[in-house]
Amino acid sequence: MAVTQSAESRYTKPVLVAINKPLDEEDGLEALRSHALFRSLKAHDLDYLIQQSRRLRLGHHQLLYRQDMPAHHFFFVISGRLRLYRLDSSGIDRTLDSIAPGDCFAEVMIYADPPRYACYAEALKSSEVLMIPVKAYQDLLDRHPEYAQAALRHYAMRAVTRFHDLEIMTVQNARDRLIRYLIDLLPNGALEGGEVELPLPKCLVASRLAMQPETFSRILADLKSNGLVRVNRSKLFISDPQRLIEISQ
Amino acid sequence: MAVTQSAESRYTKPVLVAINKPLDEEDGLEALRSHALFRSLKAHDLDYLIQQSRRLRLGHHQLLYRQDMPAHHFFFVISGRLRLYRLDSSGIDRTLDSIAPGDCFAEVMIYADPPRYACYAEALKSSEVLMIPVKAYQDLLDRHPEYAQAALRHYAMRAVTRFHDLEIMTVQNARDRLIRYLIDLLPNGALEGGEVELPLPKCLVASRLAMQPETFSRILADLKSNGLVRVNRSKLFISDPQRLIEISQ
DNA sequence: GCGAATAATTGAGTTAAGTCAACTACTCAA
DNA sequence: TTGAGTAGTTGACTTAACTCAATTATTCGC
Repeated sequence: MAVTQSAESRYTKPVLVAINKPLDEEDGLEALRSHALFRSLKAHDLDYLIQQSRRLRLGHHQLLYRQDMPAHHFFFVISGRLRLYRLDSSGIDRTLDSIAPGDCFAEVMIYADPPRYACYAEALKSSEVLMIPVKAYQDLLDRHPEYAQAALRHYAMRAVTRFHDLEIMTVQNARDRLIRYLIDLLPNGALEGGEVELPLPKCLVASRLAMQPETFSRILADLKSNGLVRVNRSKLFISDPQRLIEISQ
Repeated sequence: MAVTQSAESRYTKPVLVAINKPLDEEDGLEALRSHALFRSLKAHDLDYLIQQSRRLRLGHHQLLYRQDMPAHHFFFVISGRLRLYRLDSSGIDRTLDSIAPGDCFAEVMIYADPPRYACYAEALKSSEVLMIPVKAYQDLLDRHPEYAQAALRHYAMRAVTRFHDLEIMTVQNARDRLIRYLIDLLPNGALEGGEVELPLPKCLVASRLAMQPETFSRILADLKSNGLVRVNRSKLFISDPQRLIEISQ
């Protein structure tokens, strides 16, 4: 079984102890300025938002928030990598997303009522995130309605991405789900091959695709033996995505 | 197999022949005025949008748009019911969503680049939809940035809903996915039981939940024989949702 | 209201994927 | 550098879900 420990286990260190760095430090925030949610903000408004925010360092496997916790903040990943997951009552852990540097997450909670996190978030390796108060961002939007336009585009694209994720999951067999997942990792729409890096350890990719790690391993071994992918740790080389697409379906 | 015909078959009538009703007709548009995307609009702005739109009548199984078609419009359901689905190259049809009167769909395409429909849309019964030009809506937002606030809320909630749909699909067994789906159909958070109506024919609920119709039928028969649901056509009576939740997981 | 078409159910047999277990290969921290 | 703890792989076996087929219900257009 993938990762079946409860949120209290070592896998997710129990307490969020944020290490604040001085607020005025800029390193790592360049990407923030070019993010869809923020790039239209005037410099002093973005500075205000950053001042209202806290910089957090998270250790490997450290828990950032729990599902159902009141959501007073949303987050921007400065460095490292996080994953979003849910725990059900039997302790099964289902991975829903992985978040890379330059991405925001939990930003949709700004408009939820009541605002509660829909899942757990934990660092997959040591990471740094900016913790942005929902209220500060909302105030900014209230004062500057014109900022909502750029945010709108971001939210619409988020909904499109989630729809696409859902679409993959309606594929009924594990092999084809995995193939679809790999194709989506390729840049430029799978027109040409290339090397992709799995954004999660294999056992968590398996969880994300609703299959057991053993099944994931066997499918990948099979694709490998058919010359469809070459595997090097978490890096996969796909020479002919079209052939991969053909054998699925 | 659920519905495996191609889009050209009788199941999805090939040509969209819209029957326009006079633009000034108001009946059925009350719900539009209270929709999150439109309720903050001043009356004359909404009237303008309606004037720019066309009212379409769709027959049973009639196709509204195809995946990958350029998306110049989005839609509001006045009456009837539609479903969103995708077709893959082997002709397998995977249902992704059903849309009820009072709902919008394809509205996220406003911000896609290039704007193309991500799936097929067809009427599940004879239906009436309002076909809203993306450009008209965008112009309205450009002229009135304050309207973006309400739209933002709608888009954020859409993303939350899609995330939740994705979450169900990461449940690894068919029975528990079905139970989760039923629980979500219940109003007031499954605190009390009640009757729910399947928003899709059973074979399409099965498709939506990535299982075969036979599997759906067998699971439902089993739940029925255990006294967990009573089934009457597309209406299900769930007396004790907590017990249903307990047996899942 | 009739009849054809589609949807739903049920049974029997098959297969994909899960489970359990053993083992190997990493990773990370002391 | 080492060793403990995870992650990943592989084999053997089991089971949930799929497939195919037959039958019964239901729906919808005429």
